[in-house]
Amino acid sequence: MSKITINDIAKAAGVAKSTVSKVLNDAASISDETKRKVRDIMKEMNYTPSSIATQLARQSSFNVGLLIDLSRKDDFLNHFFYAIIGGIESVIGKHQYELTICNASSESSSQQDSPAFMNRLVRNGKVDGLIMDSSIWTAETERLLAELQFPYVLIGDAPAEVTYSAVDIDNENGGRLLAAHLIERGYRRLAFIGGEGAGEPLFDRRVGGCANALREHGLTFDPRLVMAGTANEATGRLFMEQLLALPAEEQPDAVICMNNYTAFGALAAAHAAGVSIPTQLGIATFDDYPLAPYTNPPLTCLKMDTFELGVQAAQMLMTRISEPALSAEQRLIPAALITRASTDR
Amino acid sequence: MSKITINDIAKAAGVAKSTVSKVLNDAASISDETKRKVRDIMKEMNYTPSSIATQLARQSSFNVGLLIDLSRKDDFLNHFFYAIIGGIESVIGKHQYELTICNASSESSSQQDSPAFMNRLVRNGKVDGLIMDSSIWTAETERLLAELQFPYVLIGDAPAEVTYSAVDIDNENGGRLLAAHLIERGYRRLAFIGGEGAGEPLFDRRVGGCANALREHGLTFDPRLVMAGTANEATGRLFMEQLLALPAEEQPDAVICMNNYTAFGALAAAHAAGVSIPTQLGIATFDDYPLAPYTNPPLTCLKMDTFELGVQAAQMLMTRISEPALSAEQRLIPAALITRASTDR
DNA sequence: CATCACTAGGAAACCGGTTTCCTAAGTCTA
DNA sequence: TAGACTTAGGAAACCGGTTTCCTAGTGATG
Repeated sequence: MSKITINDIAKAAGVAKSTVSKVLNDAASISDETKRKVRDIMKEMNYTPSSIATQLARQSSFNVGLLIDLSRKDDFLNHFFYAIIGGIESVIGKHQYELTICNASSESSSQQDSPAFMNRLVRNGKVDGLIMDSSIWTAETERLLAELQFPYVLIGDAPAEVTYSAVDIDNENGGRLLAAHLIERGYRRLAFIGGEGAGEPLFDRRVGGCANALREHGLTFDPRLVMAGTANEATGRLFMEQLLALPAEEQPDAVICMNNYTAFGALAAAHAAGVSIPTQLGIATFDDYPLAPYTNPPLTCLKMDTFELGVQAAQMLMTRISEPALSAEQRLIPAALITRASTDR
Repeated sequence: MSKITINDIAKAAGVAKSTVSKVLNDAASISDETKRKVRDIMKEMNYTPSSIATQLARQSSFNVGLLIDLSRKDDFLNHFFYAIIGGIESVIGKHQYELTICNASSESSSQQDSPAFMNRLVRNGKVDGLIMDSSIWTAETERLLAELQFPYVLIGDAPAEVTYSAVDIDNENGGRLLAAHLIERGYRRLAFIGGEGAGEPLFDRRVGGCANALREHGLTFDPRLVMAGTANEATGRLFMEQLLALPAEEQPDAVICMNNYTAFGALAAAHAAGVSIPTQLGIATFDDYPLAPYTNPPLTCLKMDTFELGVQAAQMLMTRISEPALSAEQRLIPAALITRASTDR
């Protein structure tokens, strides 16, 4: 028993295949009686239309692609992206779209020739739209996609004059929230740990947000307390040691960390030095990894709603697919402050 | 300028479309000269064949589906699955397949009628094969897939008499490794914390593996020290408190935790009680979350190579797709013991 | 009763490839 | 040089839907 097709149904129902197709699409020109009859036969024969044939006829794949760097094995970004996937799926599923995930390691995309996914996914019609991590972005990629007028949405930091759609976490306001919280709790001399440093958009946004909050309260960062470096545990530990080695009056009374790794390192170094948290020193951090609530003391975090990020990216993409004429749009997803004991004084 | 098709190329090259198709597939019956000529024109006209048309003609989607429960937002399983995705992609990409991710929340699959993905993905031909998390599995699903002779591979624990392909982490041997390590370090009275309890396959495998190692060294679990409960931080904390409340001679000298959450809880409770780790008490745990190396002391972990899990699952699926006649196969991925300070005595 | 508008449904072209089958020309052999 | 065999490439059917266009039949209207 090979696969049942629309022709088998047409034959069994004694109607034309075009009629069956119209029943499938609930066309108005088919009588209720015929519809019922044909549908009964479909059910009886256990028929499911081939989506590939539909795709060819409709000239649409009903697929969207997600382009991310899957080659990072144990990166802390993993659970971030996993939630994004869930968010995307929850939106496109309602539109009968499926999600195709494609690896695009940021290194391998050689600048000169077009990246592999352009043929594998875009030009051959495997997907109708693309959501891509901004780390994949290159000027060449943008040029190619624009030339094809292909709908896409970027996730993450977008260049200043964007001509395309993009969603990101509101890191600037996130930094503001963290700093404002610390100030409100009475901390006055804030330090910042981690990140590539000025020039890195993420760093600039986050530090900038903190600085804004400080300014609004008549304070500023002591530049020596803003310490840039790869945002990992070792860095957090090292920088915290350096901060604690400063003369007492120059030491910060609170630290904002670039992510939970740096926060773990900072926390460990503070413990090792016998500094009491949150009394002597407050620690707050961007991101909220699953284990962050269980440190000692639990860490005050800025939680990124990455599921929502996926939701919004998918919504924007679906809009661009259905209405290509609309102009590009940028959105920021607010981050939420989760106050815990590490700043509770 | 609408999309270039095979007909355009045929016209431009002055050959039949069948010839162009043969060039695309590098057929032997086409002369090198013709191939070169046609390929030049393809390049010149910037032609990419429509994969949807190919799919229809070849009766194959060149897609595999991954069915997981995406509705769990912040679950600790997230980074687990993310790595699996990467592993799968790395294999199927080489076969020119793409990966379609589909949400199948384990709750929503009502027992009676066939789950949504059967129509959305399988019967309509959107994918040629399926990798699914074992939590999605139901007898009904298996029946339907078997009836269609549809290739699929399960990830995670498989029932005893499996008739289908499955891959899992070798939890039994993992438990053995953890327990053997503790014994080797001189710990003698082991406890186990977390898991749903006897009957849950994961629990049985892990505890069973530990028990085997004990037996091999002439030891056994004191049944009162095997404590089942939802594997989270609160449970780890509570059970550790209970263990430490036992009379001194009944207390364990080492604890094996079901996952990093329980380990965090256990660690916190031990600290709170002033127990010194690893001297008085050893702590080892299944799983190795990104932050586990940075606890105080760093946790001895059993690292699951979930990327490899994805790789093997994908390999098995590709084999089943290309050679459906082969019989089902089960594989176990070895887990790796990472010794850190929490058991270093 | 003749004409018209409207309705339900059918025939055929189409989407863009693949595959089978066939033929004309060239090569080999006797 | 005739007949058999090989080879390169073309024509057409096919994959399974969708869509356009057309027609037969019905009811309404003057």
